Parts: sequence; structure tokens; C-alpha cells
Amino acid sequence: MTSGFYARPTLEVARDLIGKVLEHETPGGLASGIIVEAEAYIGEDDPACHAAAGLTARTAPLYGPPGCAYVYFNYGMHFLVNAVTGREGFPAACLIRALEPLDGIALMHDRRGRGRASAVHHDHELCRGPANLTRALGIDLGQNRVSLATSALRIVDRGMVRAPVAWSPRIGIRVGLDRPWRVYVVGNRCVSAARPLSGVAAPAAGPGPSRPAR
DNA sequence: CGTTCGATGCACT
DNA sequence: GTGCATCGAACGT
Repeated sequence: MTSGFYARPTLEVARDLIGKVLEHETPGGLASGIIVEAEAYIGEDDPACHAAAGLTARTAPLYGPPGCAYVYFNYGMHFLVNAVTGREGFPAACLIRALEPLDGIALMHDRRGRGRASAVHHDHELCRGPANLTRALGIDLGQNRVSLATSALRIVDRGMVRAPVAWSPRIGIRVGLDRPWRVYVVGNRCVSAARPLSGVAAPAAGPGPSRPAR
């Protein structure tokens, strides 16, 4: 995944990130997963994009070169990771919202708090949600602004088959709900449970999440 | 089933 | 001081 992949319209990048693999190599081992859900945040005119507030110390990575990570801290306890897109100087990025775990599943269970009340029980819950996946992969502000092509935190193409996707409004925001800029793999159990704020319509068409009855 | 709400820290007004 | 690109426990029905 060279930087050219990211130097394209953000919605195209979001679609093409689906099926790529996010990896994080740490002293504890390699943890990775297939990207199954992402969201686009595009420009200062997008009210939900952090760049709507302009260039600040926090949002500077969005204005930087495509292909870098934009990691930020939210709600007092969560880290969220984005891939910066578009041309340098134009603030846009794709938020990675969910992964289907591949490598380091035991490590991910440890990081999610194996044995504690907050621990998850199923592998498909490990990376379901943007804060859950950063915790499972050990991503924090130390990875802010790193290159996603050459760093321990990287996105690679493992030749996964192109799964059918659907688009919906983005999750967890109060503005910009008219823009259907969330893309996800239809029917994949690792996609975050959309807990839409009041008034958000159900996702677009498709077979719908197929819960394989146990 | 459904909805509400506390945890928890920081950037920005 | 306010408001988060969240999560999950704790309620209510």
C-alpha cells in the first residue's frame, strides 16, 4: 500500500480500504485484521470532520501527506485511528471502524482485558468498533502521523476477495448525517453494531446481517 | 428486548 | 466550561 493509494478521492479510498489488512507489530507480537468498516471525513466543509474547526495542533495530521495515520484521543479513554487521504494540504481521512481479526488473536484478547468483567468472549467482538480495535491492536498516540506504508502500524494488501459493501450515514456524530460516507461489508459479524443516534435510518439495502444462528 | 447514563481527559470556545 | 468520530453496565418494559 504505497502512498499513491491514499492520494485519491477519500470515498474511493474508503471503499478500497475494505478488504485490506491493518497490522500492528509490537514487542508483544503481531496483531492484524481485515478492514470491514470505514468512514470518510472530507474537508473543512464536512461538519463532522475535525478539520471543520480549521487547522489546529490536533487536526494538523489531516492536512499532512496522504498515507499517514491520524490517531486521536476521545471521550477521555479511547484512541481512534484514521488513514489520511487526498492531496497534502486538503484535510481528509478514513476512520477505521472495525476489523475481522487475523493474527495475534490471543494477544488481542489479553489487551481487551481477558479475565476481567469487560473482556469479550468472541473473536468477532475483538475489533468491532473504532475504540475496540485500537485497544486490541495496541494503537495509541505513539502512532499518530506515522506512515501506514512503512511503519510498525501499516496497511497491506493480502489479496483478500472483494466483498460486497453497503453505505450508510456515519456513526456517533450529530452533524453531517446527510452524507452516507460509512462503508462496511454486508453481513459481516465484525462490523460494529450501529447504535444510531435517534433519527438515523437503517442502513441501505442488501441481504442484511446474517446471524448464523449459533 | 429497549434505552439511559457514567467513565474519563483533552482540545477548543 | 462544553462537547466529543465510544463503550458497556445498568436499568426499564
